Amino acid sequence: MHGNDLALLVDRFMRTIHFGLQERAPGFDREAVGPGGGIVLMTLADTGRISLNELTKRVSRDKSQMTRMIRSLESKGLVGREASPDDGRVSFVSLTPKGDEIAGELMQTVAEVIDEMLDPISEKERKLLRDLLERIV
Amino acid sequence: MHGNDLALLVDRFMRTIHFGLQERAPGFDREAVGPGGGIVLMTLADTGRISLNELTKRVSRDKSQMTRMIRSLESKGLVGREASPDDGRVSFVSLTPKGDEIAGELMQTVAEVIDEMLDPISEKERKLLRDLLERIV
DNA sequence: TTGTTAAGTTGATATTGTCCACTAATCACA
DNA sequence: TGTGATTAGTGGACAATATCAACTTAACAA
Repeated sequence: MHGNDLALLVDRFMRTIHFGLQERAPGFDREAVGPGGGIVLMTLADTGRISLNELTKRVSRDKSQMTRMIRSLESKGLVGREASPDDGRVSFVSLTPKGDEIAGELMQTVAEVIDEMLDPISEKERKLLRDLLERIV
Repeated sequence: MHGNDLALLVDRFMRTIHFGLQERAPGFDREAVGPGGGIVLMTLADTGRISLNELTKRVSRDKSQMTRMIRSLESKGLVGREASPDDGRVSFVSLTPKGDEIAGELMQTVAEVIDEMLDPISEKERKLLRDLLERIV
């Protein structure tokens, strides 16, 4: 009976972040990586060097799209790739120093936006929210 | 310092729902309204008759896109519109009986998917999660 | 009135998502 | 060993969404 409203809430949550970020442009997103690129960079900052395949699963996107996204980020000098010595099929992706810098900027701005959004709930509740989401996904 | 990981979690949450729904196709989404259309229908089921403008804000989408979305749903006989008697600019949107039926189906499927996702957390925690999100957005 | 703002529409363009076919590398196993 | 089945990654074609600016009509404020 319930649950669908949760979907609507989460959708709005995501879009509110997005709008909050839009408002901060320009200055933000110097390298024009866009939302998709931003998520990839932030994920890489989180995981460190990781195979393209794992990255794809992690962000729940289509692998063909991930190929293109990584190529785009690579052309901007934000990520680097290297073949796995163990498995000739896999290639590892990681942030370059420049990519790390950009990821840091993005994360800070996102954190600011989210902090504003989280204003109506307390510190303990924020921790709780993060904890709940972590256990779910 | 924190907050950005929350963005990543929410993004994954949303995409996990999306994937879960994809798996249920076909059978699900008989009228091919897609994710965007689904959210609009479910929102309308929630709010009842509402102005296009308010609907746009509610789902945090661009108004031009909402125009097109509503037209598409209208052509499928899922929503109806009527001009406001008070204000010549606004037009109200509401679900048709058929739209209501489809919205019901969507909501049930979404609820099933989310129920599975919420498996790792307890009933009380689910309530809590919903409550937290409601206060935020 | 006249200037301003708000609701909705349209068009053009960019970005993302989806699906399918394909290559090359590993793997399972007879 | 070699043969068929899986897996990582790439590329192409196309659909769905997003973005942004210009425009129309109606309301509003002075």
